[in-house]
Amino acid sequence: MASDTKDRILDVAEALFADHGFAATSLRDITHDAGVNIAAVNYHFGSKDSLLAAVLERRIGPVNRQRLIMLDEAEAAAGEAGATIDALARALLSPPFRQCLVGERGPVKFQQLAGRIHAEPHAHARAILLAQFGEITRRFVPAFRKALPHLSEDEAGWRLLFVVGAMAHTMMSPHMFELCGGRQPDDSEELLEALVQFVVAGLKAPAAARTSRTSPTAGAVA
Amino acid sequence: MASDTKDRILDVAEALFADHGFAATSLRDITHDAGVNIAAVNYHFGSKDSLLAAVLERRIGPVNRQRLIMLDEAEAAAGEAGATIDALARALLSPPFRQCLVGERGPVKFQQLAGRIHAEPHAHARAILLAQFGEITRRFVPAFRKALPHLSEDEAGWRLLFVVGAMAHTMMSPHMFELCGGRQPDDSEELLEALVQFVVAGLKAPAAARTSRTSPTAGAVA
DNA sequence: GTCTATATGCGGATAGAC
DNA sequence: GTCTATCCGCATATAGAC
Repeated sequence: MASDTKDRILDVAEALFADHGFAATSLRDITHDAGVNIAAVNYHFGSKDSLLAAVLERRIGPVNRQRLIMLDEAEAAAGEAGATIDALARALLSPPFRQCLVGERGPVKFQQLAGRIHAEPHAHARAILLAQFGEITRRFVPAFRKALPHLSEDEAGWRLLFVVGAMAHTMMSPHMFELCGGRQPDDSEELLEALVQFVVAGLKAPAAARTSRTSPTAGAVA
Repeated sequence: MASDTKDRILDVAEALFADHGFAATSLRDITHDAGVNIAAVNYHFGSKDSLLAAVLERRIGPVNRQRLIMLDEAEAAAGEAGATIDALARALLSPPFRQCLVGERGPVKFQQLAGRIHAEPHAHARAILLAQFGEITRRFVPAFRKALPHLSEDEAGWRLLFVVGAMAHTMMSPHMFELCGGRQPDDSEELLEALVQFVVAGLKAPAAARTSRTSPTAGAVA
């Protein structure tokens, strides 16, 4: 069956891109693991680049739709006051974490891939991300700014960057847990709670004082 | 001169690995940009893998030494009480940011590379990181735990992961700034202050309540 | 839709002259 | 130490039979 082949390729590609990165994964690796012929990739997707696009789009779309649904709910519930930081953080972070509970084969690997792709230099990948995240940025940045009126525009943007960084890195487990000496959580939900707790507090922090006093030890290293 | 060739290769490799990733950068690209012969890489470094190791080690060593110096200072200044979160965060984050001010050609690119390499799946790269960060983890984790006694061992480890994620992502600018709609800072110091402010507040957050109530909209997406 | 066979180019690494 | 020339394997992509 055609769709079976196509889905098997997508699933295996997702897993291998997540494990080894895009450039280091060959179509031969993918088709071998999927048990399909090498020519099938080109028949169904046209090229390796297009395959990556298909892998990404299959998952990012639903996650981002869910984010916007939760954002709408949070804003509706809060009325004039605007959504709380906690609600905004959950709207942004919980959909990608939750998705790993949906299926059996793919989504858990996509969590890793999503984390990795944020750092991937591949032009196609970044273009896809940019396109898919356009609306997310457009909706979330003003919502965060409304909830964080004490921050300058720049600092609000940077804090969002910190949040995304913490999220992306966390989603790249297990590569990351060994670095920090932490235990891998049995429960994705537990890790999500810890992350939300962290970023909410970080977002609520007072604006940074512009003290650029240099540390006494700066430059003391060879 | 021999050392000139070697350094030029290191500088160019650092820049290209940072821009395109390890797997996507060929030795031909590197030697072309450096204006040296293709065979020079193998003569001076032995292999592409060893070149990567050399690129990483040249920068990580000094940064991590500086981190340990600042950690020692912070602990000495605080005495029995243990270092403050603020001092620990600065000891961890400021050396890699500061290094971008040291030279002209290389270090600014290394900031990007360091961010990227955290996400790179390449086995050699991760082994090098693990080796170089062994002592950092060994010293910083207990210090953070002492300063954060209200957290479980797991949660303290995870928060460190969040901190490293926010740092790594931030250091990968400019790739990242376009995603979040933020302005690129003119001053690295300004961005560092914002990051410290954010992570200190996040680290100090109360322990996460174990409420795993599922959101009403979970699973509502196609 | 699926396969085999193959075109074509780029990759890392090396041999050996200078 | 630096160069040219080359080995050899793997990469993506395609042509064309079934």
